[in-house]
Amino acid sequence: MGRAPCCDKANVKKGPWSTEEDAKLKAYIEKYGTGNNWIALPQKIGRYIFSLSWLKRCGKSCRLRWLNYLRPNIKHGGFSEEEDNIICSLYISIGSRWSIIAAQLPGRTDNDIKNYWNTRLKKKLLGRRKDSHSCRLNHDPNGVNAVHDNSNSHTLSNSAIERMQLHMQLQNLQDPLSFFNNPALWPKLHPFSERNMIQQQVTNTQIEPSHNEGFNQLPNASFEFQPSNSENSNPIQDGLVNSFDGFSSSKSSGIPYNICSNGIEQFNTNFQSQSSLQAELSNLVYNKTSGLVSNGNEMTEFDCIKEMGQSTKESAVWWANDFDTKSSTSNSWDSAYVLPNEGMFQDYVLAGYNM
DNA sequence: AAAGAACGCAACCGCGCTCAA
DNA sequence: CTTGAGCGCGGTTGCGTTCTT
Repeated sequence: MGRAPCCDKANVKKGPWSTEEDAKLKAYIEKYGTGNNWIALPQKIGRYIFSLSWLKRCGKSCRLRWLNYLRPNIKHGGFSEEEDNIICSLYISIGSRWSIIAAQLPGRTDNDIKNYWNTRLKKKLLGRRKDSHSCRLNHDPNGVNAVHDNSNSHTLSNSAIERMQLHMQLQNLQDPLSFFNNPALWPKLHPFSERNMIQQQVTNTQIEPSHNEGFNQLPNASFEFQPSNSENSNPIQDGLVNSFDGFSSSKSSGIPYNICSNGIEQFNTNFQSQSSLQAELSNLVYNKTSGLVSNGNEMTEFDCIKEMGQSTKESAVWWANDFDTKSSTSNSWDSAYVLPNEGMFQDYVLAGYNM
């Protein structure tokens, strides 16, 4: 049983907004606000304007138009280098949480940032890769690579690997091995983690780091929770200093675990999908690199992985594991208030990468 | 100059979450 | 507790514009 449509699809207009429609929407919202009900807004606007035909737009469409275009203080285009840095660093850290990223850039919308990233910034940072994605999928349609035709899983992998690759490039790493063997080079994921929660997770997962080969590569900070300087402490900065707190992951008895800031509950909920992710990434790393194409000096996806030794591959699998899978929604992160202090965060961002 | 390819961006779609009834 | 309406988000699409051959 499908969900009931939010509006009468047959009687709403689609496509680009006219100036007149914009004016109606803007005038109404500026005077009365949204009324906390976007769905009913078009009809209200009709009554407000005393027009026989109200705004023939879906409420969701009105919301989108207002938030992305008509809302005051919206900036379009002309992203500064500082903004580029913030977007890039946050993308590496949290992935495509555009709303969270947008919350750090006043006047920018998630849609704008998403478009900017997909069309320009990604190419600028990673170099142009002419459709390497479709190349991979088409290269071996009946063979092992055909398994990639699972949109959900390969999207996750691409996201994770893209972030790896991006981070490596930003660190100017020529040699993938140097990246995977040196924890100091790994990115700062989950900078906002809460150490107590993580500590509890560590306890619950009953990990014995000293018995775990892969784990030895992790910084000690993952398990040594020093009390922060309470007077000057700042939760974000603390999180940044011990950035691996919220990122640590390894294997215990062959079972991968993943520590994140979302708590044990989410960890448990996500365990299955995390495992499948690990399996999928393992497949990519161990078995399914034959269809990849190197592209001159540019590092094509997976190039960095396919030449790795065994232990390094494990690290790659560990690293590439998306800490927050599709099964964990954006609400787990709860957008803007996660990062209450913009200035502090920019400190991190600007210190992290210079592009 | 023309045609096709690539790009950029506004808008749509569908899904998961929240919350009130 | 269940259900459904509304919200918010990320992914995707469609189309106008620009670039390349």
